[in-house]
Amino acid sequence: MDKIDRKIINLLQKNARASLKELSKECFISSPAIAARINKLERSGIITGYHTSVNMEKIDFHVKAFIQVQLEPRQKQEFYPYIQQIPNVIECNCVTGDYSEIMEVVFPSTTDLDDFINIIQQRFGKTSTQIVFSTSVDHRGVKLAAAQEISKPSKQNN
Amino acid sequence: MDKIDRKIINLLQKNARASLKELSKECFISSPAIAARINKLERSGIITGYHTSVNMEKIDFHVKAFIQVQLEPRQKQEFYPYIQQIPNVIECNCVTGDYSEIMEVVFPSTTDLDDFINIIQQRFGKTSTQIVFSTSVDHRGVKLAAAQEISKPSKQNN
DNA sequence: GATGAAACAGCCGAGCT
DNA sequence: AGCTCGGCTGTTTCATC
Repeated sequence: MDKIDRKIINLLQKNARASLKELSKECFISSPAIAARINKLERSGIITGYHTSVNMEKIDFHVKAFIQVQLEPRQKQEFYPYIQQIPNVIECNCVTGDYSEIMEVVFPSTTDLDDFINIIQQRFGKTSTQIVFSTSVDHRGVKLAAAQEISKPSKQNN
Repeated sequence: MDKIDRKIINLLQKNARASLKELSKECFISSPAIAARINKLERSGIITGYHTSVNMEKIDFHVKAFIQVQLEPRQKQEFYPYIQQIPNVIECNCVTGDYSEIMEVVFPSTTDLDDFINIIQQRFGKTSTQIVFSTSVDHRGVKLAAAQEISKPSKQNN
């Protein structure tokens, strides 16, 4: 993982459809060299995939929310397979604190969200829901190589 | 937005580097037709970008957490520009509930996370932090076209 | 939306540093 | 070992229907 690898990751995070040629121009090495490096990054599991982001509003998912769930430890084996196959759950994390799971979900309407919450409550346990008004930052997969490049991050203050 | 557009989005969400030819084979239309559709989807703002996802562990970001912040309404104009330029903040949402902001952050270590929380507390207000143990679902940008395809989602039960 | 031709990018092997 | 260069192959783009 040298400077060029980080540069490649950075560029691919900004535009995953960038051609090898564009990348080679930015990195000042030939395209076969870029291809070899990308291959290595994929094989070593550093690059895990290339995704397209979509404007949820425009495809009629108007409601985003965080749902936290109180789960008995033994319920996990039922909860995870269930939750993984609901496409509306875009992220689910096991966390510290009163609620053991925190999920990020997207639904066409608050009614759909409410239906889902009811199912979760009936099947698994207490929930706490926060509806999203607006998203000010969404850097998923973006900029993290940058974070590493600017020395080690953390306390840079504006 | 017809069935083919959704299919294209689905395929690009799974692999944003798929070639026009691959897409054309899957969708049973010619590659110029695919190119035109992708262009339209980009121009209409449905497709907002192509990103590469990276294994955070492997680039030494070992700690993921959710930080909630209590913010006075007037502090937002200071908070947003500040938060947007911290690369460790991968998502920040304004939400309903006791805490007005919920952020998802990644740091190399708990020490770095702690430093960051201290800055936030000093500059903005009360926080509540949940550290992530494990992530069972991470469908960011993935599968949502699917969610729409399977009729309207919500109460499909396993 | 399809087709075919031209431009372009990616791939593989040879030789270089 | 990793890089560059050249030629070949496959892909994208554009004009036309």
